[in-house]
Amino acid sequence: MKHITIKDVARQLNVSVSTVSRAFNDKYDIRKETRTKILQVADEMGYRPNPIARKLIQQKTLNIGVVVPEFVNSYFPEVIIGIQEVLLDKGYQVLVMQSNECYTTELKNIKALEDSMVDGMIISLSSEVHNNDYYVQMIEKGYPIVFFNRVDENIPASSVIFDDYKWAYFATEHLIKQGCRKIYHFSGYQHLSLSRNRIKGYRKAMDKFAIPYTDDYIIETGFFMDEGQAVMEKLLAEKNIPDAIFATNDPTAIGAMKAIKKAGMKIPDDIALVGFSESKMAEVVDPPLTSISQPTFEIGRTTAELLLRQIEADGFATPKTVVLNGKLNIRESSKK
Amino acid sequence: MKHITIKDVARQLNVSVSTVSRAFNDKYDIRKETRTKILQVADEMGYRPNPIARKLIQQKTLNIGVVVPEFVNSYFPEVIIGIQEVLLDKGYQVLVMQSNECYTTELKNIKALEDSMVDGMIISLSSEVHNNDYYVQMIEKGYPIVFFNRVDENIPASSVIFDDYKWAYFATEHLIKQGCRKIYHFSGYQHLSLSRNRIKGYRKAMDKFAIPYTDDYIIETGFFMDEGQAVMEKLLAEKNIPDAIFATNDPTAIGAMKAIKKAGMKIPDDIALVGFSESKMAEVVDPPLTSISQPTFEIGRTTAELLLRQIEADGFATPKTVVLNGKLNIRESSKK
DNA sequence: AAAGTTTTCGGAAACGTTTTCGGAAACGTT
DNA sequence: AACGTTTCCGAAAACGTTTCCGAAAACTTT
Repeated sequence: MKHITIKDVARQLNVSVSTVSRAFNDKYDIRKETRTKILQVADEMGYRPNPIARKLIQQKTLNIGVVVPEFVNSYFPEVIIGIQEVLLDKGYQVLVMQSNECYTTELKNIKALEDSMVDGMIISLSSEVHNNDYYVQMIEKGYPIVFFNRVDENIPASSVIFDDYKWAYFATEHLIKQGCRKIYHFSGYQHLSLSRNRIKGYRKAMDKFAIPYTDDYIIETGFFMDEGQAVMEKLLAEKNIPDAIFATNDPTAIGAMKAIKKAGMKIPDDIALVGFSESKMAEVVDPPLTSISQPTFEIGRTTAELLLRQIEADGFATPKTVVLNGKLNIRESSKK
Repeated sequence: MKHITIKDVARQLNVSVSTVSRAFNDKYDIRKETRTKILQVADEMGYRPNPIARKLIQQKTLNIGVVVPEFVNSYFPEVIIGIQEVLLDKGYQVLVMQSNECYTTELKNIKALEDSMVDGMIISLSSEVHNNDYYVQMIEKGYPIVFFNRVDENIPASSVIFDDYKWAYFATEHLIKQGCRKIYHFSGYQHLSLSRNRIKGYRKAMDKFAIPYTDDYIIETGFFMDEGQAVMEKLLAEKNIPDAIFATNDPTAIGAMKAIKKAGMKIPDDIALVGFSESKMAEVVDPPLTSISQPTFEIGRTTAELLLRQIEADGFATPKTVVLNGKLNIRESSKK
C-alpha cells in the first residue's frame, strides 16, 4: 500500500532524484537514452508523481474555484462544462460551489476557496444585493478573477456577458410584430445589470415602435417559477390583462403560463409569451415557449480562457469584457 | 504578495515553529495562554495555514472525486448538492467530472482523479457496457469508493440505490388501477441493474393482476427524449397502439408525449403516461407527468456518509447497501 | 529539599517534489 | 596537447507544514 516515490525509482536505477525528476519534466539537461530508460522503469514500478509535493514547490494548486448561484437548472451546469473543457485540458481541476442566490454564502464560499489557495476564480454573482469591497480588494491584490452572466460593472474585472439589451429588444420587437400592444415585462432584480439591460431593451423597442406603456408595465418579479405565477395571478385577479408578456427568464415565463392556463385563457391568442435564457423546459412545455438562447458552453469556454489570461499575467492583465451573441427561438407561445 | 508562513509568526513571537503549529491544531502540549496569544498575533498578521503543505505531510488531499454520467438535468446536480452538504462540512472538497455516458471517459476520469490522489470516489456508472476489473482492483487495494444510482452488483462496494423494483411495480399498478390493459414499458439499457429491476417490477405488477402481455411490450429505449419519441413514433406508425406507457425515466416519457400529441391523440384518454425519477420537467409539461420521485438530496448525503465510513476504515469497511424510498406523484398524464 | 511527574516547548526529521548550482565528462577547436 | 564549450548529472536547498523525541520548566509528592 506504500506509495512509490521518486526516490525509489532513483535508487532502483542508481541515478539521482534530480535526474528522475528531469526525465519526467522533460525539458533540459538530460540525455535521451537515460530519459527513456527512466520513464520505462518508472512505469514498470508503477510510479506516479505526487501532485501535492509538486504543488507545494511550484506554489500553484492548479485548482480553480467556480461560484455560481445554483446548478440544478441546465444553464449553469452547461457553462461549467464549457469551463471544464478548457481548464481540465490545461491540467487544472475545478471546484464548484453554489451560493444559493445568497450573498453571505457566496462570500463564505469565496473565502473558503481562497483559503484552499485556488489559482483563480470564476464567479457569477448571487441575486442578493451585494457589497463589492471584497471583490475589489482581491482584484487589487492581483487575484485572478473572472465574472460571467451575473456581473457588476463597478467591479474592475474581466467578464463575459450576454448582450441582454440587444436581445431583450429583439424579444420585445418580436412581440410587437406579432401585433401585441399591451406588453408587460416581468423583470429580474434591478440591482443586477443583466436585469437593467433587459429592461432597457424592452423600453427601447416599445419606444421605437411608439407603443404606449407606463412604468407599471415593468414588474420586478424575480427569477423563480412561483414568482412568475404569483405576479401573473395578481394581474389576472385585477382584471389587468396584457396581451403579451416578455419575461426575464424561462421559469418566470412558465410560471405565468401556468397561471394563464389555470384561468382558462389561451396562449398565444389571449396572451403571448416570451422567455429568456433558454432552459431545457422551453421546448417541452405546452405550448412550446419562445425564448432567447444563450451560448452556454461558449460562455464557459471564454470565461475560462479569460481566466487563464489573468493567471498568466499574474492577475494584472487589463480587464477585458467579452459580449457573446444569442438567438431568438420562436415557438408557439408567441405566434399569433 | 508574499505569503505569510508559520515561520514568520514564530519569529514574530519568539517561539518555535512547532508551538505555532500546536496552537493551530489545538490538541496537546500547549499552554492555554500561549495558544491564545499565538492565535491572536497570527490573525493580526493575516496568517493562513498552507493547506498544500499540510496535505503533503498528512498524506491526505481532503479531496473527493465524483463521477457522474452527466449533470445538466436536475437529478445528478441535486445528488451532488447532497454530497457536498456533508463533505464540505468535514473539510473535504469535491471534484465533479462527467462521463457523458461513455465508459472510456469514465475510466479516464477515474484515473485522473486517482492520479490527483483524491481520498475517495463516488461513482454513478455510465450507461455503456463496462468492464468491472478496474473498479474491483481499486477496491481490493482499499481505495474508498461508493456507488449510487447506476450500480453493478458484481462490484463489491458500498452503494446507495433506489428500490427500482418496488416503485416500478407501484407505477405499473397505478396504471392498471386506472383501467389500462395494454401497458408498454420503455426500458433503459438492460446491463444496468436499475433497468432490469424496473422491468422486474413491471412484470410483477402485470403478473399479479393477470394482465396479458408479451416480451414485445418491453422496449429497450434508452434514457433520452428523442429515443422515447422515436420509439413511440414507430409504435404509432405500426398502428400498434398501447393504452398506457410506463417509461424508465421522464425524458423518454416526455419524448413519447411529444409523439402522441403530434399524432393528435389524447393523454391520458388514449394513452396514459407514467415516468420515473422526477425531473423538473414533469410538472411543467402538459399534461403534467405522473412520475416516481427519488430523494435526490438524501441519496447524496447517505452516499457521502458511506464514503466517510470507508475512509475512516481505510477502505476496508464491509460494503453496505442502502436502499432509499421514493414517492409516486400522480398527475394528469395518468388519471383516467 | 530531593526525587518523581507532568506540562510545555524547541529542534529536527519528514512528506515528495523541483530547481539552482557546480562539477565531471564528453566533445570540438586550434 | 591544451584549452574552451557543451552536455549531462548529482548534491542540496527549498516549499510550509506536522510530529517525534528529548529536554527544560513547573508542579507534586515524599
